[in-house]
Amino acid sequence: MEVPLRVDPEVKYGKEKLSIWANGKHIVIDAPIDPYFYSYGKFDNISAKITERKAKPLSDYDTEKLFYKHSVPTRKNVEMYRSDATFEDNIPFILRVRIDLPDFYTQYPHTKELKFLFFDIEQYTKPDAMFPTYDDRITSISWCTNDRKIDCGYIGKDNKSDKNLLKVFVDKFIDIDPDVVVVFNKDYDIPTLIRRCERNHIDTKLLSKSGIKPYVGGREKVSIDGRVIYDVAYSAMTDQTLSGNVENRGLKEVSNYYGFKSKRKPLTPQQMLDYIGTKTLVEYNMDDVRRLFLLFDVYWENIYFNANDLKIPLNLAVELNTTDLGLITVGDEFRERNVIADGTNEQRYPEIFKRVKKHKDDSNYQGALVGVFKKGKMQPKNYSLSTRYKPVWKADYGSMYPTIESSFDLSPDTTKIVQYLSYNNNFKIEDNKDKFIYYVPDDVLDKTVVIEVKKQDGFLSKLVQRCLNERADYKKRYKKTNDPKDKALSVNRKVKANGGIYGIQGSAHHAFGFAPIAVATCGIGRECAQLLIDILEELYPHSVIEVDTDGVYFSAEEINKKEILDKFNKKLENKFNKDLQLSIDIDPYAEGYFYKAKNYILRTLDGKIIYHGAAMKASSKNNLSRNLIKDLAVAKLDEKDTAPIIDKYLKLDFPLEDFAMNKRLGMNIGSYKNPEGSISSRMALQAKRHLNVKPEIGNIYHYVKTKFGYELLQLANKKDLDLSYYEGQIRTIVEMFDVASESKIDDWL
DNA sequence: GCTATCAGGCTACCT
DNA sequence: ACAGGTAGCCTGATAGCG
Repeated sequence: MEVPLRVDPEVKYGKEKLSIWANGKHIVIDAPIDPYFYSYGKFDNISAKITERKAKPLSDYDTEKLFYKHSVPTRKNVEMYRSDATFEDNIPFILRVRIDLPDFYTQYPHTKELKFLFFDIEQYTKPDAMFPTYDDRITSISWCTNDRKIDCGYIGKDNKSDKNLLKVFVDKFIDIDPDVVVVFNKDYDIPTLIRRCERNHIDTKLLSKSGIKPYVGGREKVSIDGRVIYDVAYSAMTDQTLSGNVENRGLKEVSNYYGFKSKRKPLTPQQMLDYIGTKTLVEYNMDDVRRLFLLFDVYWENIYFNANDLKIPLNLAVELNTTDLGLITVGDEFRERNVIADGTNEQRYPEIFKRVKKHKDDSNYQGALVGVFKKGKMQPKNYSLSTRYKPVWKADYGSMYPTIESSFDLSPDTTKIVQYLSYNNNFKIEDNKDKFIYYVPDDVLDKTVVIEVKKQDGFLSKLVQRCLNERADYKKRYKKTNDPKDKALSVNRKVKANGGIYGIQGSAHHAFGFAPIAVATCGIGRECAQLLIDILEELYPHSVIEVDTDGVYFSAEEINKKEILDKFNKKLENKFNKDLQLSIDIDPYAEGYFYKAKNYILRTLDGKIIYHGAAMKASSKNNLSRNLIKDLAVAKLDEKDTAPIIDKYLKLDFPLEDFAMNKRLGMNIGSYKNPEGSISSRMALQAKRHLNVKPEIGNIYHYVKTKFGYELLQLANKKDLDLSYYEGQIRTIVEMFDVASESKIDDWL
């Protein structure tokens, strides 16, 4: 590896230091730069080293201005002095070092082979409790290291103490002395391991490389000094290829998706209790470790690649988010071009980001074109037939936003908002000698935004272009090799272009956001989507079914792909008067049933039914609803009678568990505006009161509706169920498969 | 006093 | 603190009705 294993900032004697781990050795050095921020004015009243710097401000790229750089001893100081007059004041220090001195971290490479420890634990849960607590014993631990030979320790059925098991595992842990600890859900496994050790008076200091006790913070942030914790669940959570393909982002679902094969079925929670101390539980536990390293193999290459490619320590690469990716990629360009972001989008574009909003969550500017159409319903009685489309095609743009950004030269050095006109729903382009002027109607701003773009390469658009080219190469390679690692690299570049470069532009508070790009990209994107709709409607009248951002579903018995593409290219050039690299793919589906925007089912050519949207597959639904949707979907697509299915479900003769709905606690319990107004907070409070479960963000509560109101599954009796409520649920779902064709057509065509 | 409707709050999902 | 967009379900307030 060309970078260190981990780097953390720390303050010593009032100065910023960097704690660096590489090749098993630890050093603490003075940070190579002091934390700092910029401003246009001098702050004489604070204790800072002030230097002058001439640079191009983001707000007006063509005019160099004088900035004052205020260097202060610690990160805390930057935070203290942060105000509307300070710039680039919210960049994590570790990344500030990376941006300013791009080769700094590569001076401390971890060159030895990385030692891994994979592990997974199973824990006892009290009957009727929702989750195990730190008071519950660990029943089984499986682990392995680089050789992938799985070891397992477990306790007997009647053994109430996990002390010996923990001792054995901690000894193994110390013996393996891993650089990288690999788990699925680090916020569960690691705190549980540590807390259980504490309960058993086993010293956890030795788990860290330095002898510093592992840290389990208030917000369950975990850290083991000298080691990197790689949480595969984080990769699974952010994995775009999974969306629409798995029911949840759990270990089982995701590993199954990536081809995990096992003779054993996963155990139910009840079985996991019944099988304590048996081979069955041990095998299950070991299977989870096999799943773990299968997924590790899917994601690791990309992380390792990122660490070296972006020149960041491994501990940053394992939890790299879009914000940080944007800071690095865009920050590199800013450094090379001598650009300073003189304020955030919110400060520079108050017209967009500080508007008086009707609702708290209103968006800042208009986004994608989204909607459903209904075509040619001349026989309104023929609903079930007329809402079936066979075959169904999806025409979609590849990487639409990044391609727009690159093809239209959208970049801070080329693009600026010159005027806000009163709203006129007519996208217009003026071609002036050395620039294009785009009139972008924005129905959120209720203005037409006039955006000028110079006819020249922009530095950010060129960067996006590089990412797209690399992506195309990896994609081509993947098609040849079918190696998931090539696919991962291709996705890596897509993510970089999408979120890391385009995504941050519309952010109100990101240090390097640049709103004109975001407004222009979305505006042009809407035009592109509409263009595609128009072409399809022209060639195949009344064929368009649904549009979402960059994809259009349409139906036609036979299509002529070449004709579509030719027309597309011609119209595209005509409209934008420019050589563009926008391209479309057209993929077939056997059939589909469309309910509402973003909500539909598709049958692929090989017969698999794919469910889209919250109405079709929300995790909050109960088994009853989920099964009914599946049964009705199959019946609908097969043109079978649905009456027997409906009758069966209306009897409501199912076990209590099948009635349980799920809701996730999304915020801290104190943040709820009205604690009674949300099922999540109500269930969290019930669980706290009756089951002694601490309310934590991310907890999922299973609840049912009884005649007394909403109750946790664990506290409810089947005889108390509010059956009319569930009958209502069933009727709603039945209508979903019948009423779709009655929905009104949007009047766009 | 009852019911229908709406707005606000929140979660889940799509691109 | 990457973005916007659609949809569903809950509660409480309010309008409309008799």
